[in-house]
Amino acid sequence: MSTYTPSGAATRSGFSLDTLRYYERIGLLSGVVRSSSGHRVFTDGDLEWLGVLRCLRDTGMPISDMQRYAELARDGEQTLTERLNLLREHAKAVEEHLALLADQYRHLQAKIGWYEGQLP
Amino acid sequence: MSTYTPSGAATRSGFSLDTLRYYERIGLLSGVVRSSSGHRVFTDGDLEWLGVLRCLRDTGMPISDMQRYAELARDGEQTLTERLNLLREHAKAVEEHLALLADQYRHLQAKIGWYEGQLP
DNA sequence: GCTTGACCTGGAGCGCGCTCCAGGTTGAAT
DNA sequence: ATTCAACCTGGAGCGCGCTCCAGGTCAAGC
Repeated sequence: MSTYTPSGAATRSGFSLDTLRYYERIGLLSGVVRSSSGHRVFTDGDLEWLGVLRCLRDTGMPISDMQRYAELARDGEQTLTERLNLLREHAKAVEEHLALLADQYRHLQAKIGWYEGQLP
Repeated sequence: MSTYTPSGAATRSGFSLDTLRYYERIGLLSGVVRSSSGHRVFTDGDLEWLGVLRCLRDTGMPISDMQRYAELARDGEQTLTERLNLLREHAKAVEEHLALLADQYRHLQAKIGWYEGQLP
């Protein structure tokens, strides 16, 4: 199990340093170890968790929901069902968003096709 | 060719009244006719244009790009090629976004599957 | 030993895309 | 004639998700 510097964690997670600090402040990221000098030391476990956050963020979950999920995750096994429900609801929202996006993408392509038909 | 009240246009376009006014202010929506009393009168043409804006907005185009597109559209036929380029670039961005979203959606489903495996 | 760059904290600021408000006018229905 | 909902304008305010800043500490390389 390796450890990572703040900037290393930023690079690997794809979040900026400021975002990592922000996530810790608001409780999305807890239990990050500190060195004797107070510097953060990220573990593989932290990076794995950041991967989860990235998935949720990239699929458009609001931060308030991520906070709820993080809180449940901290509370251990008895919250499994609730976490599952939360993810299922989110997945449903993502499906709807994907459907809308795909639909509007088709309109966009149609528009592009129309423009192509107008050219010399 | 019909006309529509502001609230009618809001309902049909799916934008709020405030958003319609805002779009007009920032130049996304121009040439909206006014009644003698100063009230906006929307036409089918306006609603069609709002449909285009909705497509662009829902696919995540930034307002500054929509403003550019609106400006080009106002300038008539000689901007066809430039408008086409703009839409093509945007379509590329949408494709990338869709790909990312689909990818993260798979991760989400995998996570959900994992949770389901943990339950009684 | 000194430099230099990475890191720390708390708090302010920002860009986006609306959304709301005050204060006033208009017009369809009773 | 009166009511009252819908509309108008200019401008302020907001929620989100960061991002930046000041002022200071720390540590690895020369």
